[in-house]
Amino acid sequence: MLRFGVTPNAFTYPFALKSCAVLSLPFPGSQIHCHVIKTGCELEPFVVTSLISLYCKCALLDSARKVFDESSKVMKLTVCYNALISGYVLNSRVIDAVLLFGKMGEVGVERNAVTMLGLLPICLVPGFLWLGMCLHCLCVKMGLDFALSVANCLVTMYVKCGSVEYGRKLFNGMPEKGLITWNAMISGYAQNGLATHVLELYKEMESFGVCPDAVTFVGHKIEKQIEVNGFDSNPFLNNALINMYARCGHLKRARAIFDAMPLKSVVSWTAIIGGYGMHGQGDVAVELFDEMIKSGVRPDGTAFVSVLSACSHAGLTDKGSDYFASMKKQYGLQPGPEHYSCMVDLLGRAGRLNEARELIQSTQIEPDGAVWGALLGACKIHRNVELAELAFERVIRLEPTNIGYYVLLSNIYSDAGNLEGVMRIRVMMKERKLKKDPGCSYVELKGIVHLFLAGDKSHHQTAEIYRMLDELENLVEELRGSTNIDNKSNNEYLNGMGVHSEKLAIAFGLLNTSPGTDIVVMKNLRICGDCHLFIKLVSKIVDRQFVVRDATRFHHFKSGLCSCKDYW
DNA sequence: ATAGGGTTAG
Repeated sequence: MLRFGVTPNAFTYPFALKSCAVLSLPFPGSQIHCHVIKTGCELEPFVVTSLISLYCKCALLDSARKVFDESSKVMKLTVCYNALISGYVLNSRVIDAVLLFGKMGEVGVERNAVTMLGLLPICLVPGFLWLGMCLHCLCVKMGLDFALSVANCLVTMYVKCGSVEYGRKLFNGMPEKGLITWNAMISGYAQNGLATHVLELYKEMESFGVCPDAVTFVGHKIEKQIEVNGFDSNPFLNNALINMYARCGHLKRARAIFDAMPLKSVVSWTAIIGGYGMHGQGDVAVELFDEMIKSGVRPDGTAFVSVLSACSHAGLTDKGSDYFASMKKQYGLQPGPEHYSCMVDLLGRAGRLNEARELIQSTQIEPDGAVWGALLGACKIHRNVELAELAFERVIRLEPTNIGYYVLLSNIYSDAGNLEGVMRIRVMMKERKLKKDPGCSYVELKGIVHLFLAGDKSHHQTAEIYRMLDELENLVEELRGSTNIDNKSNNEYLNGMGVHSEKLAIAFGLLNTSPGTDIVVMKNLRICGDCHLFIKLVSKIVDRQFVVRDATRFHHFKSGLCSCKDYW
């Protein structure tokens, strides 16, 4: 246009500027700014607003502010304020945003729904519930709380701040709901781990005749419907599907989806790497991580978490240490507590307990419960009572109600024959009114879920199941004697609670499936050493493969071996 | 004719 000698005017600039904003291109943007001044359009409200938005999107807040301040000669419109406020918010300059919002009130510029929408994302992180509620009150006063877009944002704010019930209340009270409203609430349940609520609300949405879009399916197991709806090329969905299939034990399907993706983002790589790590295939996880780097995708903090945890569970200690070092050196990433907990786990499993402890003490960042918890777990494996006591003392300061750590220390004492220690922990748990979650396992058979609790006798095949278990226990006992494996039950805490739920599920699976098929068992807690050994031996005796998914990962049992040594 | 905003992933 310029080459042709045609001069742009106030109508041209907003289009051009918006394109630069979308692409985050500050250089052509500032060139256009020069033209704006040359042609005397710098006071046109539409142009001013476009410029502010452009600079904000390129994180050049000072330039945006300059444009804003210089436009003060003309009447500043709500839209100018809105653009700059949202720019401040998106660049985490909360105070500037709030001050500007206040100034609107002083100067008497009208605030509208978009103003609130620009400001609300401040509160889309935990810890900002108080501010979010203030803004909600303001919206009510302004009569904007039922404007669909504002209400959508408020629902999101509540669920992201951990106040799901309040989000739902608001959701229920909305006279008009859009697709985004349903999606916001459904994903809110998903983010808070309320899977059954997700499915219920999804059904409700369908019954209301709301047609789902690509966003709705994130976190769902409805791949076919995704295809039918033509969303199978959506990267968000594919990333969620990779994660879902990996978590459900269908690693091959996860891999197929990953391989078919034309553009793999760091999220896609992280999902598949995490999947292999979860299944104990650390070698593949490491290969994929290196491949990712070769393909030019830059790892971020989460990608490192997935590869470090894969290394620790596969015993790749040196490899993991190298990655940890490269985080800072090559990628300038500051390791957070989540990385330190992986490293403590990695060193701890390898028996390098002192190094793990020194690593914790040497870090600048504040270790969280998981870091000390990893050390405690390593103490369990390597039977180090002294260090366990230290780790326990720290970990319960940070997570006083996490029952798992009490049980862990109690089992450490029990292994060491320290009954006094066991009693002390039990008293502690009683005093603090902490109760162990009941363990449960389930097997899915022809679309029906069969659930077992420890010592369960409610299943209609109970008699056969216990008969089968009796037989297996006898055979296992023989094998144990001949292989001279330490068969001491290390889950003393469970004594008196009857047969472990995973054993019941295994026996049920053997009774109801044909030879040659894998038996997949899901468990809510972590598998204990006793059951782990039991299942290992059973897999040898009956020549079947078992897959047990416990609270943290998958255990593939085959011919008396297991891919994963991570149990307690 | 032209400007500002909200939901979704590892």
